[in-house]
Amino acid sequence: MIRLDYKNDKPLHEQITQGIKDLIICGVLASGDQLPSVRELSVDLTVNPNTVQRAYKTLETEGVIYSIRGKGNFVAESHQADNRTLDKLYFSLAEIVRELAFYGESEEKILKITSNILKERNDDK
Amino acid sequence: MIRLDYKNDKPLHEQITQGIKDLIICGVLASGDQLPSVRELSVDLTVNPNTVQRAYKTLETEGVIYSIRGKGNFVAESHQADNRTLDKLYFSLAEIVRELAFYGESEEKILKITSNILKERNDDK
Amino acid sequence: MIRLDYKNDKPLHEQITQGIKDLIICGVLASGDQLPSVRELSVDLTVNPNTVQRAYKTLETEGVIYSIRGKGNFVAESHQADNRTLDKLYFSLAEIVRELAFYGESEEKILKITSNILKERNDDK
Amino acid sequence: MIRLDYKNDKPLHEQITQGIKDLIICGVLASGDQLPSVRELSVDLTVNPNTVQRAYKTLETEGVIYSIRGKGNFVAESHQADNRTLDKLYFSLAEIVRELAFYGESEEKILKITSNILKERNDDK
DNA sequence: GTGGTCTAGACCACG
DNA sequence: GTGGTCTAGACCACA
Repeated sequence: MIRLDYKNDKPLHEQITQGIKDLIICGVLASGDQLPSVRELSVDLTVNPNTVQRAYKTLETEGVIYSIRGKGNFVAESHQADNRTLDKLYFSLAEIVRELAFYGESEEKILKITSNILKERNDDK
Repeated sequence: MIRLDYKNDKPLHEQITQGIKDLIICGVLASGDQLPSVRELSVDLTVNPNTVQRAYKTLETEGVIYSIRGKGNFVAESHQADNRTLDKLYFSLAEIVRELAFYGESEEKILKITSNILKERNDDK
Repeated sequence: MIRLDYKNDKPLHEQITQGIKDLIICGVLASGDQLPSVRELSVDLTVNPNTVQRAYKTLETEGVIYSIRGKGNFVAESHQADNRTLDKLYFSLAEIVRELAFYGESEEKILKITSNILKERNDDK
Repeated sequence: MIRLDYKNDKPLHEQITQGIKDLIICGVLASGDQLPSVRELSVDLTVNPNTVQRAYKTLETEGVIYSIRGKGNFVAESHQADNRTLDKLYFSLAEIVRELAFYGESEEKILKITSNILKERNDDK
């Protein structure tokens, strides 16, 4: 389900982190579901177990999943971001929006596309 | 004019690249204007000349500026992004917006903040 | 009586160990009382018997309970910690309190919360 | 300055994380100060660089330090904990206090020692 | 079987 | 020289 792009400059563990989040967003993984084991996923993605481990650890500290020793990793019930995480996200948003504006994209278009992104999410539900 | 945030995890050369773009957006730098020399700017920003050099090179390959040997660097006439660049930007936008939605941020809030980001840009002009 | 939190990063056997201690503190289990058998408790908690066994063994080596072959496990007369154990606990206490102070928590607040923790214990009695 | 206890069940990277925090608390490391480099410290502690790296990363995500690629790691200005971190600390506090109470330590004594720990901190200032 | 820690050593990006 | 990523492989604790 998760596609890794080795050409991408984004670190593999971040791609995995994002991939898991996407799966949760899409509803493929629901609250309480067990994630594939570290070793299993590492084989699937032909990646070192440490890399998957790190991605899982990040998700755990973010409160997205929780892990039980000897059992596995599971999707958490609620996903509440602390303020720091949200701040970072909004900062990134600002950067990208400014960049788009730089290339002449109109406010109208940007807002509409943003709105569409959110609507697609609702359609999935 | 360009503020560098050393604590930021973003590389300095990227911050400079973005800073130049911002100056162009704000109108401080117009088409045909000459940019400060690499040495000059490196002194201004108390940064290694290599770092400024790299930023200029990036801007040149992006078509934002052009350089004339022995003369200096100048702002290009138009800065139109090719479709690939725009696609990437919109893809990044989608990622971040979905992540925000994932953490429960409302469509209203996201759209309003996006709008504000664009408005701030206009205020600078 | 014992609530296990599977999401907790603490091993189940430690949670059980702590749970038994709590029951003794609350007075539910008094000196000389017989503990539920390993099998019984493992069924109650829907946990592997090995896990309960390990908890009991820990409690026995700590002197909190004693076991009689063929009879069962019983609460010991007194549970006095040796100095080492107390030292360790107070050391851990110091670590956490300093960390709280590091993050700007006031002495007032820390003391009040500590006091409350102890009061809750009394309420249980 | 940092002492690692290999016999301790606490992971090395946590001991390092705690050690750095202690140095900041004691005032050995002040805001803005540069930390020893990953490689340097790893040699000092005769530990793998990855282990130090991990400790530094943890401190960074906690907002205690910030790192600049190619420059080094530096102590952050303010150390504000997010709620999740504080919650964990207070939870740990409760566990230890209850354990102390279990071994018959009086509320008076516990509160007094807690108070002393905080007072020692002030004396250092 | 599961997650978690650690080492050794390589490679890249940054300044 | 700095931090950051990744691999390969080992070992331990837990259930």
